[in-house]
Amino acid sequence: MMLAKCRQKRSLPFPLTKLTLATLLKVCSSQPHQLKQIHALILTTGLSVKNSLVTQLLTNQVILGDVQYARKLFDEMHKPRTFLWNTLIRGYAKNDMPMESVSLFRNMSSLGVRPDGFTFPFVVKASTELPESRAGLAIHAHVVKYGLEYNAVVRNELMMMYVKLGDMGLADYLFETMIERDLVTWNSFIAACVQMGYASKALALFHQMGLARVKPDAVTIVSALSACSQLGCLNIGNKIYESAVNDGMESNIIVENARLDMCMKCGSSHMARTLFDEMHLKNVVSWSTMILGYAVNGKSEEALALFSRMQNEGPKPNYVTYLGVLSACSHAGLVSQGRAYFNYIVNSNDQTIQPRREHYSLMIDLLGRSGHIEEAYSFIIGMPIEPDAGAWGALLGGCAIHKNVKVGQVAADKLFELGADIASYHVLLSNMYASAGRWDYVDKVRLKMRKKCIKKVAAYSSVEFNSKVHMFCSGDKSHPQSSSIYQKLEDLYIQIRSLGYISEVGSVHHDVEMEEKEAVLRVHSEKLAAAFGLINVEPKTPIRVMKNLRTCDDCHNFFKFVSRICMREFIMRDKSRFHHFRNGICSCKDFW
DNA sequence: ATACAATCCC
Repeated sequence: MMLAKCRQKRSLPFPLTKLTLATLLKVCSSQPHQLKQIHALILTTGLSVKNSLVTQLLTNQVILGDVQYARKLFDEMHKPRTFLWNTLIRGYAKNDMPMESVSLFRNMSSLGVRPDGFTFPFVVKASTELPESRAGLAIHAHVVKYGLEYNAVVRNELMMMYVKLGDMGLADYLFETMIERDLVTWNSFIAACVQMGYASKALALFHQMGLARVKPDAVTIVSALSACSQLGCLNIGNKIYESAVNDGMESNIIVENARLDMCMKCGSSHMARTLFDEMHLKNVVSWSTMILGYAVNGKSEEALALFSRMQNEGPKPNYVTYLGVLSACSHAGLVSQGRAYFNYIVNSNDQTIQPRREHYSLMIDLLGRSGHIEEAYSFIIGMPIEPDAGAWGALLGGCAIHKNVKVGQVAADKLFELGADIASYHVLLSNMYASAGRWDYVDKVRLKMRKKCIKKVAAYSSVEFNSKVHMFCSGDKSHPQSSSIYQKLEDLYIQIRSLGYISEVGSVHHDVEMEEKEAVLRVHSEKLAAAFGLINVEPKTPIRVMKNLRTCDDCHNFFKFVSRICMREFIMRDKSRFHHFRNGICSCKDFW
């Protein structure tokens, strides 16, 4: 409409003024194709367009996401000022082009244009997304050079950068030496720690924040709950939530979703469901959280039932929802259902649910785990996207369970070709050979790991008690209650042996003597954690054990027996799923 | 004259 008027005006003897054009630009800022027409119009007027006008145009394009067009305008400009550099740097950063963002900053710097406090937040953030993540260190030097190290926002962004680089020392230093710490600073630090998996650090900061009398808001609570999800500490999480509500925090759907997730990741799907049913407002994240949560808790029927309810009365499922659906099928061995769901999303015209790498990996996991190794192999070969380490790793996992050395070796070769020298793959491979009795190959893998300095991730388990998370590693003797823990373990062994428990020495993948194997198994971290739980956790309440790696057959069996003789429910979370032990039976039905 | 940092499911 406006544009039509303008064209009309041009045919009359009234000249288009800069003011007209500027107004026009503001009005049309949400219509990209019209903006381009206006730009063409400007060119036909022959008006010497001032930077301010182009600035407006460029800013609009950046907001609309057409960075290429903005770049074109930018390149045509004569000596753009800092603001414009910033705008384009921001444009690249916001459009997931960190490389371009950083290199534009380098251009700017080499041309002698002085960056300001608005330049660095974008550049620093973009630098953390580069493959060469330490590029940010040089940018930090520039920050110092331009005297902006005490600029609150810039410093905040640098602090987060160091958390992402794993340099907590420097992150702490930047935090401690800030002139003032506001709520956003605390929230940024806590959130960055949670994102990088430093959950204990995040909770420590949350506590420290309370001591500093900074009142948390909903954002803080979401991060804190997220930390509790990681640690598996349900009681701490509930306390945090309740005290925030008592302190007048306005709850919102993100907080509620974080709470659902926390319940699920602590093994309390029932509590999650109660909260879910009470929520007035639910979005796709709420539903996906529930479906995925049910899946990892081994409640596939509930997951699929909720999914079908979602299709009838909930929001439109997205690709994450389907990860939950496939995961539910995978954990329950529902092969044909999994295939059907997968075919549905592949054949769907809906771009938003098209399968991604993770969906393919889940399908390979489903097929491999259920023993359809050949099908899993053809599936991976027929993938339209290049299979990544996740896909080959899933195949190797299936082969390790079903002792398929032939396909497993192919998967392992691919993994190493991809440069995926992750310890867990080597361990999987070595375990595969061990279970097939090929000790010669086990030794080869071991040797390779030693040569390449690949260290196994140390196993640990934790139990929450008395508002603390108690950690145990294998053979741990550092806990103050250590002697009673080992005594308890001794008692348990005597009791469960009388019921027929026998150490599954096959779980020890070293070629050593029997007694030695038993000794190794006896002090696995989850057993220590279980004994600790039995000593301390209030009687009749379930004992939650969280483990960072997968549990072994022997520990799985141990928990079954102990749940029976102690009349206690044990909830164990391992790296990929939950095991709910009750009266000698595990919810996973030994399928995992 | 114009602008910058923090939150949920993967």
